[in-house]
Amino acid sequence: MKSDLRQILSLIPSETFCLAAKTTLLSAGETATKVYFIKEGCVRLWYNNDGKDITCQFFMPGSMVASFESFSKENPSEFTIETILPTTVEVYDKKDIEEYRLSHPEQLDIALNFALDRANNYIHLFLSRIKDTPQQRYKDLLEQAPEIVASIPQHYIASYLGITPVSLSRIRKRISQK
Amino acid sequence: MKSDLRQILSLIPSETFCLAAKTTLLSAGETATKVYFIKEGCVRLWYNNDGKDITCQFFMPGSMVASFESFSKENPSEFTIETILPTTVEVYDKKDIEEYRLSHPEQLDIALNFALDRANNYIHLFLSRIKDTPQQRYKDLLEQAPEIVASIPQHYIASYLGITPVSLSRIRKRISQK
DNA sequence: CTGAAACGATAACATTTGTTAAGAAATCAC
DNA sequence: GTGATTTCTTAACAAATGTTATCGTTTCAG
Repeated sequence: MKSDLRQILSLIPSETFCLAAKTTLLSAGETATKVYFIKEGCVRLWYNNDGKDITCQFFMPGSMVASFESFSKENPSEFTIETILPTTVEVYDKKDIEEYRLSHPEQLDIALNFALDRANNYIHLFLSRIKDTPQQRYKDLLEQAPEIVASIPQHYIASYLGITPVSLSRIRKRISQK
Repeated sequence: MKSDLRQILSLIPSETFCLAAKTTLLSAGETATKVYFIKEGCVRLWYNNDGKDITCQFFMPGSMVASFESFSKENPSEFTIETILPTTVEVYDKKDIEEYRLSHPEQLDIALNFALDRANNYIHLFLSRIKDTPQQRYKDLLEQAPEIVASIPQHYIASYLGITPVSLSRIRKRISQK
């Protein structure tokens, strides 16, 4: 289904940009009108919790990122999206996506599937917080996405795991001592 | 939108059941084919984490519950749904819902909206875990849903908050001492 | 009604995490 | 290249939680 969407996107006009690290793609409070496909680099989606910056998700090459809830419901986004590394993205504009959708009404269910995938995605983010200790989650991240651990400053990873950088450093030490 | 859905449900056949406490509506591993509207009582959705039972959500009268992801995608459910208190539900069957949907294709976007709401729901479940301490989450629950705190055994609430019953008992003591 | 099970509070101790601070190393901006 | 910033580690102490166990109390099934 991800490839379905990718295939559809290929029929929609887009622009490609090369962005520096720490470039903001969408600020919290703005309403999303764009969807990004990551060709290279790394992007994170984060939440401002009373000044503390909490990374909710990392996006690596091959995936799409947007504040989909803001995009779909035309609400101000609760999240900020920014690059971590120098990143190349394809940018799709909402009006082009809408135009495509209107001319292909039979594919509304693709949007539905996509929304269901998003819901599923968040269920699993949520469950991973519930199920596992920070140490286990770090191990999982190491297994599932070593490239993230390798290429990204640790404080982003710590906030993703829900702990402080100090605690992450301790976990790393504990693991390396085995 | 919740009422939209409720209005639509009124056009779909349903059966009403009165169920004892601890009745299972859907077991993890089964594929959901039913949606429940709660008229009275209380239902929880829980996840089996290596034998440990983690309550993800409580559902009170007026809300609908199902393993929507399982229902939509026809996957085995990851969650179990069961009553906590004696509960009265209206049961809607998937084939009746599908029949309605097929005869009212203009309402596919209601399903889409519903899926988006679900995604939003889980985003906020997720965020509440990230943002707040268990103590703060307990206070929030007390404010937002005192009827849950009042009527449900504490170990369910503790697992919902992500802590042990012992720790919840300590939090309660700490709060009451102020 | 009665024995068994579930529930809730509490204690003691271990473990983990948060906080603050200091210092070394790597990276960045100019 | 050089000074400033960022990044990472480590230490010390405080605070919170987990674990295990005990002990009343309540609830439930028969």
